[in-house]
Amino acid sequence: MTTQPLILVVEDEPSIAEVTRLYLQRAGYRVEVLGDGAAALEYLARESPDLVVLDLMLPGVDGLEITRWLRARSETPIIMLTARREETDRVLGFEMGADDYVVKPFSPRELVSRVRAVLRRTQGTGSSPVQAQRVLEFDGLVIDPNTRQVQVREEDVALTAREFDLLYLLARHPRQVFNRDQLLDLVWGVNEFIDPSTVTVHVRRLREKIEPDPSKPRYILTVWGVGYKFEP
Amino acid sequence: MTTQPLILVVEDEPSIAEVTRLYLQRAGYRVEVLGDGAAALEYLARESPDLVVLDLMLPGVDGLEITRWLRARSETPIIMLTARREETDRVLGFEMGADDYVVKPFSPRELVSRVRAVLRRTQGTGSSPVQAQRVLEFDGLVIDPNTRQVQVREEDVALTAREFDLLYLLARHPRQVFNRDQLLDLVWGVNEFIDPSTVTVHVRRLREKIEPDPSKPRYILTVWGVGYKFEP
DNA sequence: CGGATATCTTACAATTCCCTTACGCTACTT
DNA sequence: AAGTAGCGTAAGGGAATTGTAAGATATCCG
Repeated sequence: MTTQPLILVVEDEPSIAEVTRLYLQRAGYRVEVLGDGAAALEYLARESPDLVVLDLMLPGVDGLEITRWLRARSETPIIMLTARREETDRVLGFEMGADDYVVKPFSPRELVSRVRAVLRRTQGTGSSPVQAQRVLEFDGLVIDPNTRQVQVREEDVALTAREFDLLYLLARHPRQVFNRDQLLDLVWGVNEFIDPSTVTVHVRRLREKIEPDPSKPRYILTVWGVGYKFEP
Repeated sequence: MTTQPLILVVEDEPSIAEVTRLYLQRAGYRVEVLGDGAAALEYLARESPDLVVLDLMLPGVDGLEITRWLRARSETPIIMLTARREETDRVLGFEMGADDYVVKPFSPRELVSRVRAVLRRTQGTGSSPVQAQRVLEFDGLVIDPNTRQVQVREEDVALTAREFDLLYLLARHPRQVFNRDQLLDLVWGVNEFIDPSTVTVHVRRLREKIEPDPSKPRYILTVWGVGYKFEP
């Protein structure tokens, strides 16, 4: 909900890759796009995305090989893309351990919803569709991500969506310093086209609501020349 | 743990049956696969598997019939497979006593995780899968999932199927915030091809029926920028 | 102390999101 | 076969939120 899942897209056709990236980013995910299988393997050796969208037909190392490689060392969910609509492929894909299967040409909207579905299945606990997240409690501050409610000294305060996400991110990493660009990336899900000073304003509004004395913050502290951190 | 749970798979399509067997075995279960309903009934007459994975569309004896037969004499959990995502099937299936429901085409990994979930639920407590569900009571609101009736301050109100499902889901998780996509998934059972704003309209209709003042909701609250939650 | 840089604060405009209503479409009823 | 209830889509209006701009204030460093 706050730290965006990272999705690796392995697709050699530039136009499809671009559209896919666009839609996934718009849906709030972090996206890495790679054009060939060798690069994908290299990437996977050092990073662990939350999900892989994989074209079966690739130059060089082929999709099934990547699937085998991945399955051999992790549970990372895989959604396969393919131009062929033969049942044999589908079965083969599933058999190799794909979590879902999309046939080209596909609508980017559909892909996004499948990504969501697979992530929901794999991220949460399999049995209950509603996963409970941990409630954070500090000195006089309670943050409940399930209900998105915040209490300051027994008192409910109403935060907007952005304010809550911002506070929740900071509070989950006490004393960790984030600069404005990182916050834009992690809370807003973007790192371009938005003025970093926006973060400043949101911090201000947040302080107004949760700090006993907004001019002398107790929870959200300014780290001069760098950014902000949460003090528990 | 003494012996591995035994799972009966009733599925007439050979490729699907094979993949399913493969995955379940790899997950550590004993598996019996049968291709038609008559054979399944015969098998069930002399064996008692721990769980049955059942295709609804079968040649000969049909899936619902097997369900009825099973429910009449045991508590064996059932996971249904179906090619259709029709509302009637879904409702009928659950009504007959299925424990879970998987829509084809499905990923075998997903099926395995659902099998695990159902077994965890049923083996742990030995509770009956078709037992009466709990009636929910709030301030002036009574929700009876068994009769699917709802009362607002002693007064019966007639809800449509969707409205009831929506209300019941929200009310079972008080204060938990759901976004529109989650609701589509959990209430509609679909996560693609349906406009999320549909949820908005249904919430509106629901409020019209159960809220004293629909413009100032008391039970179903909007969480701006996120979704909705139930306030008990 | 004083300039430079970074942050704070406020007000305003743009945007996003939600509410509401109306309209076909489908499935079921009579 | 016509009528009806339920459902999903579309569109306009309005409200809450959010990003931006701009002046004020604080901090750093020479």
